Amino acid sequence: AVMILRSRFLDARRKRRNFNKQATEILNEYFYSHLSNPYPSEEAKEELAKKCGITVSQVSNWFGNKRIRYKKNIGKFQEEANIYAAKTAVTATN
Amino acid sequence: TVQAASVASCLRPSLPDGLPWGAAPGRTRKKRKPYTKQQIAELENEFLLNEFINRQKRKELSNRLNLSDQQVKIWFQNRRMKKKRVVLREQALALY
DNA sequence: GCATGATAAATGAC
DNA sequence: GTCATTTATCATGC
Repeated sequence: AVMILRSRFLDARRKRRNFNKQATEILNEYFYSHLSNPYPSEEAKEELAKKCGITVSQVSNWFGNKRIRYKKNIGKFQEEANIYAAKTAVTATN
Repeated sequence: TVQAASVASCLRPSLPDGLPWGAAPGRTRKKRKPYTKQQIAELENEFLLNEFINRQKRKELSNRLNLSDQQVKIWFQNRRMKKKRVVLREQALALY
């Protein structure tokens, strides 16, 4: 009984919170600007984690989910891809 | 101009060329199949006794739970990784 | 009702 | 063996 409660406490799915908008912006910018190889190195993960205010594991989870869900339905992310592609294009010209 | 071309390429996100970074896995991947609570219960019980299982006990367990011995082997590997995650999380939580 | 983050099976690099 | 992944599933947010 105690073990069950303990395991449920340690299961982070039961206290999941969405990331704030700024963190999602940063992650998406990196993803779509590295669409040909969206696999950040350990150092890049640490930097992203610091800038987003989340853990490295959460960064890995986000990219894992993003890669599979993007690949599985590219059309659904078309609009999103256009937005961040234009955003990176603007920053490149500035 | 070169810059305009660069911008234009950036504005073209959905490419037919852009990605085989998730391409052919060669062989077909086995679909993930969640284990039953009873299977997990027995596996957890054995994990408490020893985190590294013998071939002998692995044969017994796999036969009794209707799992392949490789599935049992993989389960123990993943279980050790899970324990490491939990320990690191508890440490991080204990700091505050 | 799906979107999203985390976890559970399964694979492969090393 | 570890460990970063892929994939399906789970639990939650809204």
